[in-house]
Amino acid sequence: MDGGDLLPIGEVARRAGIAASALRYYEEAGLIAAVRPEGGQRRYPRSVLRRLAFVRAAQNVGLTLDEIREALATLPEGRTPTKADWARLSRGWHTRLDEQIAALEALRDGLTTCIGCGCLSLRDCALMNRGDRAAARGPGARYLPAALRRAPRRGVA
Amino acid sequence: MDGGDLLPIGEVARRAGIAASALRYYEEAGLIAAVRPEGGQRRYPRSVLRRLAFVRAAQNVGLTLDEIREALATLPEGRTPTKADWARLSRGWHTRLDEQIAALEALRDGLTTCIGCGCLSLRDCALMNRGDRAAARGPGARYLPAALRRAPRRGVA
DNA sequence: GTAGAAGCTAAAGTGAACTTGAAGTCAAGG
DNA sequence: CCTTGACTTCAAGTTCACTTTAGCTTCTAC
Repeated sequence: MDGGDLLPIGEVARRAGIAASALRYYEEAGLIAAVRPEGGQRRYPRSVLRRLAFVRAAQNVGLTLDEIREALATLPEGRTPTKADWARLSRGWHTRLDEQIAALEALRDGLTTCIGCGCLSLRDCALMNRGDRAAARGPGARYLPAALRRAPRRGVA
Repeated sequence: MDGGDLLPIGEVARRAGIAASALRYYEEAGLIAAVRPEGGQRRYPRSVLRRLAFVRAAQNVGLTLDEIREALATLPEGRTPTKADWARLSRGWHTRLDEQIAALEALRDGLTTCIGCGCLSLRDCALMNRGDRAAARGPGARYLPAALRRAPRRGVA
């Protein structure tokens, strides 16, 4: 070997395609951890790359960092996660994606008839009353379509 | 009739299922307009409901308010938009939804093999390298999957 | 042994889509 | 006339997932 496989943050950033600032942010968010040898700079074991891969994939599935953190927390401490561990975590995504796809298909098909008929009526149209966006309380960004955000907690992974 | 069909903001909010504060925000954003008789309070024509229906539907499709505003701007001024006008605006959604669905299906199918094989490797895995999230410049929330955000400008509706 | 690249922290900024709060105005009923 | 509820504006707050900036320190290469 080339003498210890601990990677500096820049290397991880490059390999993972994630900005170093994001990696520090992920650490603060409890998604990843680093060892700090003398000098205080972060060194990551190679396994962080798989962890980051999981994070990235989970984001693509539409999970928030909070949800991802919770999912990662179920990994066994001490030992390096096995293939089976990762598979377990991501098993729920399939279902979630199926739901997302179904929601979009419903939207598309509803659209065809609804727009076709010109109704676009709030009360009657299934398209409008699908994800009741009005009921989403609290401020903040919400541009992820409601149809894709449903059931945020369903045994995450 | 019950004497003039101009609705106060609370009524519109209730009927559309959109908070009054959001309606004021939409006005500021140029999505809707109100008439202001003496007293200065907003009164909306009934047609605003259809306009809001369009806004809501467009949001469900994943458009930003900016894109929606641009789409609405292509409506004819002066006359009330016809069924054909609305249909024209929403024609592009079908394509967009098809694209979104295709992206999610690819994600799901990639997941099946990728998680199945346990690779989850950043470099090799199609799942990871799909929407190059790293390349999305600028700060701000980005939890709408990259695959669903592509091609923001394609002749909106 | 020193230049310069890379890393550090902490705090503030960003963008989208709103909400909330404060302080005042308007409209309808009794 | 007075109360009550709906409405007004304007400014500031909120969430999420980051980035940017400033001012240092550490590591690497020559």
